[in-house]
Amino acid sequence: MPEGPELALAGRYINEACGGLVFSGGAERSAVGRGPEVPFRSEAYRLGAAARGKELRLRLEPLGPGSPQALVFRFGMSGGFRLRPAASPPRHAHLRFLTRESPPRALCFVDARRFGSWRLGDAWQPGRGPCVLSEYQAFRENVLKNLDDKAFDKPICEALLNQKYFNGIGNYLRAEILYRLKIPPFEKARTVLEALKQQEQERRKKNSSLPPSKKLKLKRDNPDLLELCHTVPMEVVAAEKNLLDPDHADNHTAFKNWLQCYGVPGMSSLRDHNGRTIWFQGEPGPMVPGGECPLLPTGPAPALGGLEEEENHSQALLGRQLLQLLGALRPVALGDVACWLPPSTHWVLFQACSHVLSSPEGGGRGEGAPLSPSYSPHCLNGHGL
DNA sequence: AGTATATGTTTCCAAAACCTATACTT
Repeated sequence: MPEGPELALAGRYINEACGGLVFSGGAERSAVGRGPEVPFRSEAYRLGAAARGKELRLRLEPLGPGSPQALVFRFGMSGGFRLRPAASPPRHAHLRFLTRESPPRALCFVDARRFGSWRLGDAWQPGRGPCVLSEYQAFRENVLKNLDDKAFDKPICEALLNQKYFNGIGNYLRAEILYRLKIPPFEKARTVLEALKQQEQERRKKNSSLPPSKKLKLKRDNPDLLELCHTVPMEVVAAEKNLLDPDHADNHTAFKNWLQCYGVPGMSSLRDHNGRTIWFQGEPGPMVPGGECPLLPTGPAPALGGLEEEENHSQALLGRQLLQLLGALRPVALGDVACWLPPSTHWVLFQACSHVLSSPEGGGRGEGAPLSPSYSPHCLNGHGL
């Protein structure tokens, strides 16, 4: 489960479930755990946790003599913490801290795949950037000050997994974040972020006369990509905080229901240059690996009439059919429609869409609906659509 | 039974390697 939100929730879980407990003894390590033995023993100590991006720091604080010990965990693909009866620990518990209760319980680091690990000491891994959840301002500045880094030569969907800049973002979050703005995942990262920087300056100029409350509302209603890197994971934390125990049966359901794009029927998916699956809707963007076509949406195809076969649609006819489409479907991006049609029709499609959007028949959906206002100009101009 | 997939990172500069569990196909 582990991306930034799961680490943040694990930290909260430890502090809430273990904050009032006294632990005793040493840390029991399994034979195959991916981390060092922990040189710590204490008759009575407390545990406290803090998360930063995809790392979690655990502090062992002796109540009597002895010096504290810190550990920094990464969860890999399957890591997490659970407080269980010491007599019946979960499978794949690789590090255990026993309480002084009778019968004792154990806080267990559980990790079936063992891609997770821990290190001794309280230092965060060098080279990981500020946390998207807990250090938003520093995170934002770190990205915008370093746009000349070659990390931003890559497609935005791949840059978003770079923990030097996006500490806490993982595969499901990148899909959900890009989906909110309908940014093509294989648009170049620098292009997207330079546009954002410019937009930020223009907005600041334009809004400087507004009262602070209006400014705040504008910001809330039109979040940019970097803001979404904070607010989208915050949504996950909020959605799951009443289900803090990672074993809770409803947890998975709540999370699945929250997802709008990742693994959702009807969305497209592709492998990125690292072989990871990126889920998205609409255009893949120019840096798509091998220039492959996106997989067709997995849901039922919308009825297109004769739209896809004929070459000589008049603009008016296409416009009418698009109106029907836009009315029949849930908020639709231009790219969604385009991916059902041969590329030879894309230019006409764009013309027709412009016509539909600028007409009153646009049905009130012209505002923000097929294309997100923060991205549309580039999306349309940059891809010959 | 075998295959493909998975919320991550490292080692090296792309693709394999590290692992287990689960769902789905012969």
